[in-house]
Amino acid sequence: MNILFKALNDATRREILEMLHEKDLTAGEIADRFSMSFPSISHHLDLLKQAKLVTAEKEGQYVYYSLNTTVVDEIMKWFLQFKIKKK
Amino acid sequence: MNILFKALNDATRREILEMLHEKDLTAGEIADRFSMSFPSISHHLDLLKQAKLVTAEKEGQYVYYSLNTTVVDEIMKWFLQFKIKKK
DNA sequence: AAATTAATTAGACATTTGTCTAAATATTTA
DNA sequence: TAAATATTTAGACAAATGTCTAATTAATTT
Repeated sequence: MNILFKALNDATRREILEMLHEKDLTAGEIADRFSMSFPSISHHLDLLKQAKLVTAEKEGQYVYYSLNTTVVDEIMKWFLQFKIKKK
Repeated sequence: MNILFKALNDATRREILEMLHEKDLTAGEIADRFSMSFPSISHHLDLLKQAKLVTAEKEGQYVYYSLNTTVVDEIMKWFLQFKIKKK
C-alpha cells in the first residue's frame, strides 16, 4: 500500500496514468508530452512500475508502457472500507 | 487533488483515518495509540485537516476529530476514470 | 563497424517531509 | 489565581524526493 500511495503522490505520475488510460505509449512518447528531462520521466515510470500501476514491455529499441487497472481495483477497495457504516 | 494524495502518502495518517472510521477521537486519544510524540501526531492531523479528510471540533479543552467521507467519494471518482473502457 | 536513436543508470543538489524537543496557548480544576 | 491538562506552534535536523546533466546500455540503420 505504501509504495502505491507514494507512486500516486506526484502530479506528473498521475498525468502519466491518465495518458496511458488513453493508449499505450513508449517512454519517449510520454517524455515528449512533458517539459521535463527524459531521465526524470524514466524515473517516474520506474516508480509507477514498482507500484505495479504500469507494466513495461520492450519492443525492439522501444519500451511500451501500459496501465494496470488491477492495482486500481485494489486501491479502490481500500477506500471502500470507509464507506461501510459503523454503528 | 495534490494535497489529498499528499495527505494519504503516510502510513500513520492512513492509520488515523482507519481509527476515525471506528469512532470520533480526541487528539490525545489518537496520539496515545502511537509511539510518537504529541506534536508529530498534531502535525499529521493538520495535514489530514488541510486535505479535508477529517474535521476538528473543539469541546472544552479537547479537540474531537472525525472522518469526512465526502472527500473519499471524490478520490474514488478519480480512480473510477481508469475503469472506463477506451476503444 | 560506426553512427544514430531509445531508454536507463549514476551522481549531484535543492526542496520537501517527518520527526523531535521546547515553548506557547487555551481550558479546567484545586 | 495557581497548577494541571490538552493541544498546537516554532524551530531544528536527518532522511526522502524530484529534478538535472553526464555517462551507459541496447537496438537499429547507414
